[in-house]
Amino acid sequence: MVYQPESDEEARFLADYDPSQFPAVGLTVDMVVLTIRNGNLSALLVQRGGFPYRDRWALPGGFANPDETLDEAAARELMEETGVEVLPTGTHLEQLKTYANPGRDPRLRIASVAYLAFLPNLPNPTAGDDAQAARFWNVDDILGGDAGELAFDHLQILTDGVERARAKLEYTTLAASFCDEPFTLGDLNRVYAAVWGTAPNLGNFRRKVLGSEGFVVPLGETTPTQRRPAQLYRRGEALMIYPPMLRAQPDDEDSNDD
Amino acid sequence: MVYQPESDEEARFLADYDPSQFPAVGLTVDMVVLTIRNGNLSALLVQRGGFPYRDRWALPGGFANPDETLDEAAARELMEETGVEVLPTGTHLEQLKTYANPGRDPRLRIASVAYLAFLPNLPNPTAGDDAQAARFWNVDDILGGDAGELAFDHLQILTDGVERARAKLEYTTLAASFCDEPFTLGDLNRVYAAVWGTAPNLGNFRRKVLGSEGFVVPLGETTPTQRRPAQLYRRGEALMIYPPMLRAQPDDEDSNDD
DNA sequence: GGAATAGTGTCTTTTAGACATTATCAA
DNA sequence: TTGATAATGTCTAAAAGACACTATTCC
Repeated sequence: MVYQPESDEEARFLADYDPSQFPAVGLTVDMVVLTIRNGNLSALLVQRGGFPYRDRWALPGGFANPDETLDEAAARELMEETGVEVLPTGTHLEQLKTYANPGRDPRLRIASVAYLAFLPNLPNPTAGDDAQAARFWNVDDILGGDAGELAFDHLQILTDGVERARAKLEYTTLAASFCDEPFTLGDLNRVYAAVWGTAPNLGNFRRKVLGSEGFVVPLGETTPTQRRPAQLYRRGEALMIYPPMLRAQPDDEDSNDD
Repeated sequence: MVYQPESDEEARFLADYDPSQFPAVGLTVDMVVLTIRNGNLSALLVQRGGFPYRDRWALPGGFANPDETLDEAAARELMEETGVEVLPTGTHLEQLKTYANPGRDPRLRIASVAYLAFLPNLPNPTAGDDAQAARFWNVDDILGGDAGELAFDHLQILTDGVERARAKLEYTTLAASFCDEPFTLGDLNRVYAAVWGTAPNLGNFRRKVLGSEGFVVPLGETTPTQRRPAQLYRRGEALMIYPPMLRAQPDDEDSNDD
């Protein structure tokens, strides 16, 4: 999309335009990379190697290059941090929200565009350029303070990302993005259990998933065998679940019956 | 949130930090302001008075001030363009998505954070500083080309905003944000009709709305009278509708029966 | 009375929730 | 045989869809 000036006057205006009249703003991309490890919802954190917030754990991310889109920057960061290519696998990558409060970075004003990625289980990554260390953390452990205070407003971003993930499992087929293919319905059920914190009833869950056209596709094979062999599936074409998979509502705040 | 350096070394690092090492990026806020006019979903557009895209219709918006949050910038823009205060009324304002493709603005790289606002019907606003004119357009007319080609990627932003609005009417009580208080259930039904393009059955709609605790609160009064007087309501405290209000699904793409 | 909108009632179908039951493997 | 997970079936309750019917106003 190259802009064409519509007049000589406009061409002159654009040629003379001085971008430095604006206060400097930095444009970064931060990644909330979620996966399931050992039945727990987990997020990737890196330990910062430089100022500010040196040694703190933070979401992976970095500055967007001048010539790349935000989606490209996010895919590049994901590749750099995890070695995961976005396109071929079942990786889901979506823009989450932008965080730009004044003072959130002491260096200069930063607009951080947060992205949310859903990955199947991965080995812990090796530390990247800027980071001392990188590893997946149990999300509940992060919220419980085991990773210390996260850098910047990354705790808020992580919280928003987790909430988005919880909501999206209701009306989209994204839970399958957390599964390595092929997977069983038990695997898929455990994704819901990990993300929602409560396991859907397996019988009703099977009925719902198999009744949602295009959610999963049976492969006709079964697990190599461990307990009773399970049917194997791959992700289907459908993106949405309709009607949605309902999540039990939190009980009413005031139950006046004690 | 003022950052406290943890060492003299870090304090020196921050003091010496040169923001100009980064390519200039502009941070703007663009508003998708939706309302219902004459039963049609409508959006506010302004006609640009300066380069680039002079004379084209565009979403209202502008640069974020260095000392304000994005939410504040969005509220300020809304106030400047429509005179609407965000807090007191039922105005709903939420971040939509950020658009920052290289080249989307010929002056410099712009990260535009789009916001979505739902308003009750308003008089057409008076033109603001930068804009030659400002008015509400029927969204379908904009998509049909009546407003010409919108400036920048604003057609994409508008489309994304409308889709977000459609989705949110399903599981939130935001439809009531389009209504002046007090309103009737017929008014509320017409909001759904305008946004979804198809009117929910009024009988079932009443059952659903009145059965969703906290969606609307009856006032015990009725319309001054036109046809049969209607019960008046105000917005309730509830934010979500559970289970959601279901929207008829688009029919299957291939019906092999011709 | 007729047009128009408000409001109620009812029957059917779909879906969810709860849970019992059977199946198939390994140890 | 037992433990574990997979898979199916069944009954009930809740909700949606469709639509008929009555009510109240203005003309």
